[in-house]
Amino acid sequence: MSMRTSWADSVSAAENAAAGGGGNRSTYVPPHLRNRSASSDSLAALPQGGPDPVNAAPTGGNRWAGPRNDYNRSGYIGGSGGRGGGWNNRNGGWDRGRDREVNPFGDDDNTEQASGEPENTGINFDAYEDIPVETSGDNVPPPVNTFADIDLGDALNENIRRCKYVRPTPVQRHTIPISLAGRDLMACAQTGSGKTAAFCFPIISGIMRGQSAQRAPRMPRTACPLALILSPTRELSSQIHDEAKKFAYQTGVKVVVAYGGAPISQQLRELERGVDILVATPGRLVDLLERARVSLQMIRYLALDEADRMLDMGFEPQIRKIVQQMDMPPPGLRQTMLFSATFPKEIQRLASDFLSNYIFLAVGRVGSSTDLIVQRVEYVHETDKRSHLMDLLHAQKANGSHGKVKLGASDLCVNVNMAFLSPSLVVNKQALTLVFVETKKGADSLEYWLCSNGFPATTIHGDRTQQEREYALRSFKSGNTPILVATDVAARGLDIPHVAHVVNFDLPNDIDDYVHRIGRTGRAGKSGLATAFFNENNSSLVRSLSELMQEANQEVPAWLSRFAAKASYGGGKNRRGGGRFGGRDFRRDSSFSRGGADHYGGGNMSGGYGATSGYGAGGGYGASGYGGSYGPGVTSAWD
DNA sequence: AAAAAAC
Repeated sequence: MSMRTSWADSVSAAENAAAGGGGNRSTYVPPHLRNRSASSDSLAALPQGGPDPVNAAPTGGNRWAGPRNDYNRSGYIGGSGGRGGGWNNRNGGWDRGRDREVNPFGDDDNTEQASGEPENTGINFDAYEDIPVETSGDNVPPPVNTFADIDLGDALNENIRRCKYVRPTPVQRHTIPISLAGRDLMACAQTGSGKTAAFCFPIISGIMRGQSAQRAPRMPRTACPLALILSPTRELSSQIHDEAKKFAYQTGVKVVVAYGGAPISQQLRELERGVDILVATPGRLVDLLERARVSLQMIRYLALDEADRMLDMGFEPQIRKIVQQMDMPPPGLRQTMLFSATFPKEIQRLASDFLSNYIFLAVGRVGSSTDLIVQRVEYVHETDKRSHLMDLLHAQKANGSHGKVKLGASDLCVNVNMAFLSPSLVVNKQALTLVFVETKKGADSLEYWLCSNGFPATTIHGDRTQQEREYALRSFKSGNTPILVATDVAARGLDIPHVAHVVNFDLPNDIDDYVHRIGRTGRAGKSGLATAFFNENNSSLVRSLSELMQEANQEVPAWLSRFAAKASYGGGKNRRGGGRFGGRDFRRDSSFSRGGADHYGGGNMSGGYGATSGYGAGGGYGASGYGGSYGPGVTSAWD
């Protein structure tokens, strides 16, 4: 209840800080040196960790400054171990920190954006009020309210400001202090709520202030990153890399990405030039490990994005190999953070192998599907799907291509920021429609059919070349091709602004996949629409779907409820654990607790949820009196 | 049964 006040305070505090530091234009001060006051800068006091304020910009004019002076500590290990002694001596080795670092913000002239400029990357924070939060584990560090409450370091703070992140999102408020405290973490937070930054900030900050003294063994041509971030698709790794580069700009922390389908030579070159944070997909990383071009022995941070996917049947062996069978330090000697919007209990149990005395955190409602997404289910026979899709697209077009989707009586304006965009931008930022299908062949044929019928569509799936995939995504994002037909390759993590409508042309078999798919819209507090085509082929999903919709306060069609009621298989693997949260710590479930191996220090919940709804036969959760009980030493952010 | 992920 005091949240609004404290957030408002923090906003003005952040704005003052930003204005105070960047105000003087007469003398150029590199961004990473602004806001630096000798007394308050703990990073400057560290011996060798972060950028060196003295050497970084002796003339005050070198914007490529900000090198690390501990080049030998991490990343590429030069053959001779001496100054400039790397085999890759093109740049003299010693000055790799001075390599040209492309400005990811594109504001090289360092002028502030014109006032009145839209904040189209901003998060709609009002949408995140009353979000329930659950934590469990030993000694959970309390959440912070502002970025200023956390000492992330000046360079990182400057990048946060340039990203226009004024306030931390709920998952960031909870995650960052946990992570800075060095704790392992399993975090479950709704789609589009800022998870990437939540694990990137502490990693970058931790590397900046890390001790430099660690001696790395001699391993020519072997890169030794300090942090590893794994994700299940190439595009997602690429996206995380782009984000991380922004956050790490001029911090001296080097971020490199490696994934398949792209020439390995360039990735090798990047690795040779030094890497602190490696973002990768599993296959290419295993390749690099087997070639001994990467060693994991220096890993201090391991983050798995979409962690439940990374640990499901298809990926688990590769992940085990990377995490357990190569040279990565074991749990306890590294910090491990797992993130996803969904976390089935079976996967949680698998995941606990990788964790040490971890904290479980759940932020958000119902498997992370937010009520910002309007979910519709329509009964459509298999043979009618194409014409039905056509009807939807025509209706959308007729309603104005700029993001208004007719929703019965009320119009849902799906392009929230449109009013603030300059006219020239509005033209290009039309509402985008993402259509999910089951198979790669199905994607190709639907794309062809749409194009033949005058709808500009493209497609992304695993049978296309990486070039084609990336081109399709770009073309979709730009609005050039406002319809994208996709397989599950695009279901998770991709942050595509202006996706107004997600169509589940073919529903997935797993409710968690549905949650991730519809999460491509309604991001960053904006609203969105998700339409599903349902028929008898989807009966395995009907129960969990109707339950999910009820919990997200969605209108469940009567026919769907009837269908769900008569569906004979009551439980099945699609049943959720019976909680109203997307995640619940499996350690709190008695059927999972065996022996004393797990550390579990109690649980805490808070948030505005009412009477149990929809989970009549659920997991015996509502009755057990968790709500409102607070464990020792932990306070909720929402009370 | 499908999708993803290395060459």
